[in-house]
Amino acid sequence: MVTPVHSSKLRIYNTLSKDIEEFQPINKDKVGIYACGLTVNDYMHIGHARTYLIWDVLVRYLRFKGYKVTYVSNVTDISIDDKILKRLKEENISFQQLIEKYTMAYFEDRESIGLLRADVHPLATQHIQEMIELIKKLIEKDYGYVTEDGVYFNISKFKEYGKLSGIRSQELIAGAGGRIKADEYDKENVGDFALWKKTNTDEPYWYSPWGIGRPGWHIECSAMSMKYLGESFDIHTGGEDNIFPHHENEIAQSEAATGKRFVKYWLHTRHVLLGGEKMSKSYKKLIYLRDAVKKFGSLNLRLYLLQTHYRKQLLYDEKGIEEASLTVNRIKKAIQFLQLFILKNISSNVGENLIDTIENKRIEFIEAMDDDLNTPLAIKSLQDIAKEILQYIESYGPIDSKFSLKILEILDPIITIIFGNLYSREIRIDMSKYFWIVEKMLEERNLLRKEGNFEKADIIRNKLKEMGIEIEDFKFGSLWYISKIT
RNA sequence: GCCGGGAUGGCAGAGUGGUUAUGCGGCGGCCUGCAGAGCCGUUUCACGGGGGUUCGAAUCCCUCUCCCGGCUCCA
Repeated sequence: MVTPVHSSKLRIYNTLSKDIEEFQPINKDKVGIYACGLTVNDYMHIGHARTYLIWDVLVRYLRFKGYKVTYVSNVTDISIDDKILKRLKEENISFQQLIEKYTMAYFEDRESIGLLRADVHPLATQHIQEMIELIKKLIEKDYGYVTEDGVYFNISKFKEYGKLSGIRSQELIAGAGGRIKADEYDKENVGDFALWKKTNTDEPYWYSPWGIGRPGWHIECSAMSMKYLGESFDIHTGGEDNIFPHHENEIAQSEAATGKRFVKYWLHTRHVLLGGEKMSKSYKKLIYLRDAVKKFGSLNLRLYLLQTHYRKQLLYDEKGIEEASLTVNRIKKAIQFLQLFILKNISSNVGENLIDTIENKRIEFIEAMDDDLNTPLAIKSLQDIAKEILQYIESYGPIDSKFSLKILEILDPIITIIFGNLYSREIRIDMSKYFWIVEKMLEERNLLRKEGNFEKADIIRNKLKEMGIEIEDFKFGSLWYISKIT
């Protein structure tokens, strides 16, 4: 087994301090991470995918570094507004059916780009009681107050309000271009936000000490994250649009209730832009993940999304996804050629000095990841690795099976960080079941080539191509790899 | 208006004081039965404008211009 480099420390950008900090978990090697999940009233789009992808990489990387990670990501299945009510009519289904449909789609989509399942995916609707308890506590501590239409959080009581977003309450009131109409709600401060909203019975509702209704949006994340990770935990993530008001309000509620620091590191992704504008549901400017996966393939898409640093806006560009396929192919090839050498049980004694090169590139990879998850740079070292392997084979011939195995052992963990579950599914595929038949066909093809019967030789090559198998001819013979799983 | 992030070669995209990022594309060559892939070379100061600090700046400081995001349900 290859042991990860522990000497280097992960440095990450914390929105709270607006600075890159050395990552130091609250409890030695245990890490609690809460990733703000999807509101399941529509299919996941590319912007969501990018965000969940980088947290997937983060969790995998933390585990790679030896941390014991508890990964929690919620499913917001309470999202009711006029638009949703309209959709229910359009699709002629109940609220429950709509939520179920998109929750299932959400998990399918996550799986399609190789995302880990979180340790817990709590549903908001199953934690109403926890939310009510939290609201009760806030009322007891005088941070919450009850009005005609619900329960609100008084932001003027929480001195540190605004510490995450930099938006202070007075500015909120005066600023925001008067978009918030103070008299619309029965609130003490314009910036006060709902903990519980009273509703009519014609919308989905739950019982509470303050009458029937539904919880405010922010309370679910406070209640569920603290339930599964404790009152203080390490990492809380989301898209940049969550910074204000969502995460600001979460901090206020949680810290007001417990008197403790809620979260140590706040991490946020920047948006994916489409035609210069934010990809979002409300503007109808979006590309669904499932459509992009269908069009470009999950490996290419996953690599493409990680080829821009997560704190940089990503301008969605289809040409870029197509380009990513070249890197993907090269990696596939390098890995599968090594697998092939193992299957062939090559004992050439070739390849020992390649291991050092690979090991150095592995360290480069780790250094890049430690630097605030610099995936574009980490991917560059994967590109280098693939190139080194292929060049080496070209120059020195088949690599000894014991060295091939050693190299794969070094590479498996780091490539999996980038490609997630897709690595074993689409890159390091089990070649053994194809091995005998393909080798036999290659033997035949090479015989035909020697005879100069290229026409028949090409028929075999085309047949293999139809099976999703590509051939590469070297001086020492032909190698093959599975480019498409059929 | 307030808060935040940017501007790098034809394109995408790293790099924070001195050495080739990388990938794609273009051009020339090599390899190959062919194709693909690969390899080598090349694509003249790549670092938004101006000023400053320094022996030396894409990298630090000042200033200007432009772009983007958040401030409203949002990843």
